[in-house]
Amino acid sequence: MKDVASLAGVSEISVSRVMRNAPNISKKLRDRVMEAANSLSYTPNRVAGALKNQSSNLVAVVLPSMSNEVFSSVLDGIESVLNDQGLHAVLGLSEYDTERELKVIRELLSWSPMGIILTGLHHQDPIPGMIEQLGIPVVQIMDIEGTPIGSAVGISHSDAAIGAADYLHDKGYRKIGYIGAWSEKPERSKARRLAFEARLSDLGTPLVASIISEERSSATVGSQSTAALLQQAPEIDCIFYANDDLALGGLFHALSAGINVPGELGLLGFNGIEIGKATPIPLSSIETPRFEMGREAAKLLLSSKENGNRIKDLSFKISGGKTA
Amino acid sequence: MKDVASLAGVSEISVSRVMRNAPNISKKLRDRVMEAANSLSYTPNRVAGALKNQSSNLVAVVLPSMSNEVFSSVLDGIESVLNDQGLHAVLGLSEYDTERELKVIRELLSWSPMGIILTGLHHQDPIPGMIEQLGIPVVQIMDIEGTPIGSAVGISHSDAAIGAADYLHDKGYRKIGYIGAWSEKPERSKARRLAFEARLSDLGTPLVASIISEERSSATVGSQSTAALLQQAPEIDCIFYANDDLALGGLFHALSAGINVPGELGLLGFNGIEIGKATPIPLSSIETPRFEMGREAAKLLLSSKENGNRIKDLSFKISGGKTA
DNA sequence: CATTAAAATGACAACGTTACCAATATCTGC
DNA sequence: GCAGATATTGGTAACGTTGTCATTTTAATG
Repeated sequence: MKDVASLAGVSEISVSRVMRNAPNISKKLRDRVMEAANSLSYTPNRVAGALKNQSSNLVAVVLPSMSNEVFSSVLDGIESVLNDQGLHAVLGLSEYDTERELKVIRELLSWSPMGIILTGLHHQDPIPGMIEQLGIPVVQIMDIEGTPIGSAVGISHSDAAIGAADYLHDKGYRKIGYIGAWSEKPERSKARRLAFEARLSDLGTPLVASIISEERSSATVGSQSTAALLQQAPEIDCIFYANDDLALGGLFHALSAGINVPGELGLLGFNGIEIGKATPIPLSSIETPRFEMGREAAKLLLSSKENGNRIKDLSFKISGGKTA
Repeated sequence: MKDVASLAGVSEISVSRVMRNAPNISKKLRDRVMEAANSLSYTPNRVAGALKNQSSNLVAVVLPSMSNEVFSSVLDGIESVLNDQGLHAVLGLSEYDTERELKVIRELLSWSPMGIILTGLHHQDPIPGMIEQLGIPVVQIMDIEGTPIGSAVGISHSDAAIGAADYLHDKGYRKIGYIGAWSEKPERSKARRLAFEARLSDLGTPLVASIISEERSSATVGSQSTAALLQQAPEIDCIFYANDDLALGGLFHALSAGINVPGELGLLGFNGIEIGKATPIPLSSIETPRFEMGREAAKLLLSSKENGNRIKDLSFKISGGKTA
């Protein structure tokens, strides 16, 4: 900055003001400084700026995993808002591990981010305090059932489960099964299953059987689990899946095994991923607004100074697929 | 830090040394400081540290998009290495736009990252200079055909195209078509198509027809394009796709239309995504090591101090699918 | 136990910005 | 043309660390 200042024949502070276009700068001076800055290809050092300001243009984003299209969509949504504002996401992955999550949050907070986005509402004791100490806005995503630290954007997973149960019941399915995976790692999926089971019981057609694989969700696991579940309980006429990867696997199994879908076996996924719309029989699914969730999270973060903390239910919808 | 120092009855610098476990600290002092730090729940301010050190624990990662499973896998691979080292990715998305990419790179560099990972080898004039000015390592991913700024990890897309052409030719296909999308946005895919076409010509069975949709790649677009291409050139006995989303769409179209795959129509995708392994007929595809690419990129970045710049060809393999 | 080497601790000045206040130039209205 | 207001510029001191060097303490040696 010193070099730019002396080349332009002005003080450093003026260079600073020009670079972040602060008010009350004459056009003459601005032009002179810009020219000098360009000729030296000077870029302001944000680290120094952040140190002085006690805040930065970074947003800490803590997600459980990147190998799940749900979270990459969410991140995409977040970035779509941040990038336009000249903000940047610093990423931390918890891998569904609370210890690790704490460590990651601590490290990210040490960068004085201007805000933080967390996944889920489960955050325990030291975390809310740490964030409050910095006085930055927090948005928690995915779930809205619980007590958020700050704002929250997501859907009600128990509502979604009830919606699924009612939908399948309305369609006439009476012997319903459930398939999950990865030991129900995102604990939201467990809550969803429990609400689903409870609703089915209320409807008088309790869950017939279920399989929760220990492996990570994938179409392959979905296919295998479906075969296994149908062997274990042949009377099943419909399966609700923890996510679309599993459901697609189920659909592929049915197609291969010549099982009539949705007549002989109904299939309902969760999330509504794009590929499910193109399968020979389009997958029925509970569509969740993942990209939108990211966008809203980022927007809430940016506006929380004026608007304070909010809870935003983005709600789901049941897709017009043909498998259930 | 001052508070911790006075609580522990030591100097600030000693606190600093304990926090980043520098050598030559007695156990007694370390314990005392740690206790004080914990009781005040003190976290070092990395911004200040980075300013002093002129380098941080951030790694700038510039990708074209997050709505493509290729890049989320790559990012996953990058994070899997970084997180273990206490490093963090700061993300920038170019949206396949060179202007935007330049802006993003500039902003990320102003954070004094300890390294930067870029996508592709196309980076023009100001960029190499800007990076060199900081003296930090660069790794470019996806492609290795060209002149990298620093290190590069990826595959040879022309080799992959040649491999695809040879494979299909060996299988007896003679009337081959091609389907791409999104105006061949990642320019690598165009290079790949051209190499594919050239090889087919050399083999004496030039490309029969192709469709490059302007829409973003998706199974839906793949399905539509496949129908359109077959109508346009019914003699086609095989289609090579720019990616697996498109190819899966093609497969779904074939399944719906009752086209015999791979007898009547062969299908070959690109990338080898997981879901293709579970379809009723497993998708044949050129498998690319996306996760591994991210891992290697991060590793190269970390080791480039000792090992200097390298070019790493991770190579592809043709999957054991059944659609071609 | 003196002497020297090594280990442990501390003081101070940066790192590159920007907030705060002071100083100067420019513009009003009468 | 002048006081007073306003717009524009500059000076100085932080922000919270850490590298360098100085100082103190501890250990090692004969």
